[in-house]
Amino acid sequence: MSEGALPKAYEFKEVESHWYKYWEEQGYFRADENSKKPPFSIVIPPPNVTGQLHMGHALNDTLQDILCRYKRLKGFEVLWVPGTDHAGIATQNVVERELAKQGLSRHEIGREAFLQKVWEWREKYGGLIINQLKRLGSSCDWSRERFTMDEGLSRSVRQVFVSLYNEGLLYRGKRMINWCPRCVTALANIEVEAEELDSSLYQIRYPLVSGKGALIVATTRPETMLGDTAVAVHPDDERYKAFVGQEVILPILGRHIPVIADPYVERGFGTGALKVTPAHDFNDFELSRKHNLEIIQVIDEHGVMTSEAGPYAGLDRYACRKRILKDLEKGGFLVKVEPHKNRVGHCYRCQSVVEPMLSLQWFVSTKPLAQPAMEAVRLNRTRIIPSKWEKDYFIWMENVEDWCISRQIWWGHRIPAWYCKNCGEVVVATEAPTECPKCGGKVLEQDQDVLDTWFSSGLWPFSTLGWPDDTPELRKFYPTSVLVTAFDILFFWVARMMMMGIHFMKAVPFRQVYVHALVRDASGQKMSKSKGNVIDPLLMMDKYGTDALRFALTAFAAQGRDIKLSEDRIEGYRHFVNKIWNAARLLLMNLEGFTRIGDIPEKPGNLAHRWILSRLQRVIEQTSQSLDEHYYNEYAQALYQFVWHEYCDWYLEMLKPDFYGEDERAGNLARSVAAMVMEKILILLHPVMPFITEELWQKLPQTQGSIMKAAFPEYTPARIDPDAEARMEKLMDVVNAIRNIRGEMNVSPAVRVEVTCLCKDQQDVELLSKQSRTIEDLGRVSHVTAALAGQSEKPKFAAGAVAGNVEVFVILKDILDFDSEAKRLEKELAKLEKEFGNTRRKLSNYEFLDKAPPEVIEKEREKSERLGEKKDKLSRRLKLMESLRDSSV
RNA sequence: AGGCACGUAGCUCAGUGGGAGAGCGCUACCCUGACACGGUAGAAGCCGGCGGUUCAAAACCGCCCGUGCCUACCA
Repeated sequence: MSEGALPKAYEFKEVESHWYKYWEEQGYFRADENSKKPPFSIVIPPPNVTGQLHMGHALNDTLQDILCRYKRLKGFEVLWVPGTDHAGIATQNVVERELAKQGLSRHEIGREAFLQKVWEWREKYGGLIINQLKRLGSSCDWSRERFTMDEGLSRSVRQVFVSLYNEGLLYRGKRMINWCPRCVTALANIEVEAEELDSSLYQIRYPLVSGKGALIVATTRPETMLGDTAVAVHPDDERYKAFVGQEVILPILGRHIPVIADPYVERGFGTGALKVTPAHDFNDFELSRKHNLEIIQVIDEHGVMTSEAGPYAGLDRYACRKRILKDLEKGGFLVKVEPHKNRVGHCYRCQSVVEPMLSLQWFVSTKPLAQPAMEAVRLNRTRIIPSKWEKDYFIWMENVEDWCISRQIWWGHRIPAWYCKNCGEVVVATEAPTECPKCGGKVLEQDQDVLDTWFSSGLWPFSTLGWPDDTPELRKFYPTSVLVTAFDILFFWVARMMMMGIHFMKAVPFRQVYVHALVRDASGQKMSKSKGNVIDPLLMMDKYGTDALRFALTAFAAQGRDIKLSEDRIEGYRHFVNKIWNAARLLLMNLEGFTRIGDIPEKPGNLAHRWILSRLQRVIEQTSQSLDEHYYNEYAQALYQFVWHEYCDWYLEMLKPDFYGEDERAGNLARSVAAMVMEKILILLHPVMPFITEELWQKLPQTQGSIMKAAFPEYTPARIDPDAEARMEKLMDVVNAIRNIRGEMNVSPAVRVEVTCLCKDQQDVELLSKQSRTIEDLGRVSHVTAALAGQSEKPKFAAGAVAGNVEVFVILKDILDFDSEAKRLEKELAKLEKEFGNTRRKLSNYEFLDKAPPEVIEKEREKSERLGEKKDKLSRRLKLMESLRDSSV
């Protein structure tokens, strides 16, 4: 191998870190807010600071990076804002676990010291995921990295809170909310995950006070009976009409509670009698308001029974359930137990069973904010892609309930509300008040709670750009161009950003929302650590290279479908990366000593060049179109096909004689065109494979600077060359026919064969004569003869095939076995007969001729004719072979 | 229960009214001066089932079966 040539295989390790560092140092990721170029902006869905890069991130950030790099090449001023989310509950949990290892709790060390610990923790590990994003090649503007807890964003949060409060869109109230007894905090409804469980339905007897009989209620949560304050039946239920207005005795506790009638009760379920526990069930709470029932809380914020639970006080809710069941049974109150499936709410952070609880919390009135957010999508100010998600968006927005935003944890934005110790006045302000505006009292205490993390991430598209200040960044880059996200946070996050963005900026936060798939494992399961089915993107990058991983994810990112990823496929695309590397290697071996290559004529005389230039135009069109419309898989596939099966398999193979031959002019032209096409390929591939494309770009003699500064090729329809494409197709057909025969007849690749091509017209004779070298090289042919069909005899000792209207004969003088050739022809004919029959049937169908569009009929006619000719030729051939076989026996 | 997807080659998936496709895997032959992470050829599919619309259906409509997801106040 000559000096300076590339190694045989692509070694990605050093290449990746080297170029990433270079790009960063050169400031290529930095956006200029004063640029005159058209803006293109994306805010990253901020990963949790506690997080590790998983495949979901890898896909999400690859797609964003593709768009950013593509738009930069297209001449846009691109801003990709990166950052992380403080993930209140999740992060607090992590740090609490750390403390627990030292036998400490956050309450023992106190709020301030605990927050100190969290910041220390974030200092230590918060950069982890950022570095992993860099590893992936993400071209974020790191100079603008933000964190939801940093000062600027905290200021936005306070500003929004105060504004919404003053507008009456934010309030404090005592409501039923979802409560996680493990995290010891309120949750928003959306943060509760319903999960189907195999439970039991218990029937319990509640005797009438009158002593005349009893009501039997059905419940899945017997422990809540301690807080029952009524039994409800349907008003029209004949079975129970007489009971309404009477009282029953609550077993164990002996409390007397009324029997009420309400149409909410489902007569067909259980016994048709419903125990009512207003303090621990959403619907029971509603009933209690309607019927003025007492509310008795029997479970506390830790999931432990309160003193109201009498003998069960202090027991955990599940321990209590067991004890109560035992006691009920002992007392003869337990009538029946049957298995029952029900859906139970779990905390999305810790998976504990959530407890409905009456509690004083802060809420956002979402409905008034949801209206404009729906309107914006309806008017296409924001386009959701694929559009099927719009429906879900509307349904969610229409049914949105007030959003509980206060959390009883420490890590997060402290609620900017103060309570006057003197008069109880509530003061909501961006800065701590020094005195009570009502009574002048000097002692004010800030609310202990913090805000839901999604409250701050809901401001992300404008808080990161400097809001509430009027910054050049906001003016240049808001609204952002597109938000790329998975559907699982469509409501958590996207919906909130829409509401907040429109309300505070008077403009949508993004013009497009591209909703991509979830990455699942090869069997379609959601990847999760507990299932142990995660494919670690970092491991994949180590093993196969970042470009291969990115390409695999992109190739599988078909709209509207989840991605089932397996390692095989990542490995497969590493082979593609290697293929590109070797194509460049071939080129560079031939470009040695060249610092400049020649100019390229608009239409070079050589067919191979004309063809590849035409094909290049098509792939340029295809890639830009696919990227513009978010068809990432098509983008990847188009390039894969073009690079491997057109550029490498045919074009480069056809150029080899020029590269190695004596003809200097042909050699130079080949070098020029091949290198130019390679440059374009690298640019087209750069968005998805940033590393290898930069590495090769730097090695090509004619390129300057970084590929990041190159221009994306412009699609020029005038450069499409249908004539060259048609000729090339014919040539490929002929070569394929030869290869097919060789393969079928088991002719060793080492044996060169002679070929005769009989053509219908002079043009084809010329084409094939001119391209004889290609036919000889690619078909492993010693000599090819092309002639007009009538003027030359059909060789007898040859295997025949038909390529278009060219009859191809592979001369196999001594080795042709007439019998096996006859068999091969029979097989081929059988296929043809079937296809030909189909076309004939269509063409003899009167209705088809009558009703189908003329161009379809014409196409069918042509096809039929072509197949018919081919069939005739082959069957004549078959007859000849048969007669030769029979006479030679 | 309702809603939404999906069911195409052994596997993973494109295709969406007019000739069944790709990648991986498999079989055979080949280290042919970029690449064995390679080359060439090949085998392989009643496009889930049944009806309907149409000259024409893998694609459109209906029903059924199977799978997945989301939503809901039958406790």
